[in-house]
Amino acid sequence: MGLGNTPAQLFKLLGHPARLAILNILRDGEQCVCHLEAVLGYRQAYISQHLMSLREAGLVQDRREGPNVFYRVAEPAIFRVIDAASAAGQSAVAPAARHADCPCPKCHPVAELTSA
Amino acid sequence: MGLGNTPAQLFKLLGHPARLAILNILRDGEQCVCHLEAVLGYRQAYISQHLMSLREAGLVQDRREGPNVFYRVAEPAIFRVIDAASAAGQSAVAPAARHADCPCPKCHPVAELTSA
DNA sequence: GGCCCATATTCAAATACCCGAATGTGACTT
DNA sequence: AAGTCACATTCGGGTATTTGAATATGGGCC
Repeated sequence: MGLGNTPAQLFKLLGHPARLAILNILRDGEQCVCHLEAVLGYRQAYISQHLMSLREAGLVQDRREGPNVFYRVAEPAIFRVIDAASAAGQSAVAPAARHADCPCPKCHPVAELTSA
Repeated sequence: MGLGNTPAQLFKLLGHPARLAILNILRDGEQCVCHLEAVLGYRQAYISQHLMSLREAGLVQDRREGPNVFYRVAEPAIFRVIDAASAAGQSAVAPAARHADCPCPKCHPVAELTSA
């Protein structure tokens, strides 16, 4: 159960660049919403909307930790689908700039330690 | 070149049950439109519409043979994408009843030869 | 040429999706 | 309890997709 419900529904979810980009960021493990916001450069509400559809389809799960909410993929097998699409076709999935200025505890574990 | 253009565009094409069903029929090799019509039970124009979008995306290619037009998938790698989706999720792709009463030369190579 | 077959294309109306704006909620601090 | 931070949800208008109906095209046959 989960993962869309039918293959066509799963593909429809994957058929949107923003959702695809979100999933590819979650490839490295769970991330909070503010991280997605910083990396992707989209508005917070916009990201939450796509996270909602991914969550309702069972593709991702959320976990609250203090003020932050962390998202992770529910079934890593979807990455095989995404990778198969990249391999079958052209380029790949947009990488997007790494964590720009995300203030979440995961990106800033203690604080700034760079002296010079 | 081909296969949508970006992964999201490819997924959007796959995100429709009729198109997915068409591709799965073409898994066994090229088939004429009347065959798709007989197997899927959709109207002819409806199938042609979806074939048009698949063709414009470069997912399938057509070949004319007399009065019939045969379609085949341009890049079999898309089946790895579809299979990955089926494996990642639930059931599989709808099989649909086998060639019901398709009159094309491929389904009726010579005529009826069953004596008894 | 005229006709029929198999298939393609166009058109339009209904529907679904996208996405910005506004607002709601829940947790933490003071 | 009020304020704030991080995030969620609702609403609404614009736009794209879907799909039925009608029509066009192209090949083969008489």
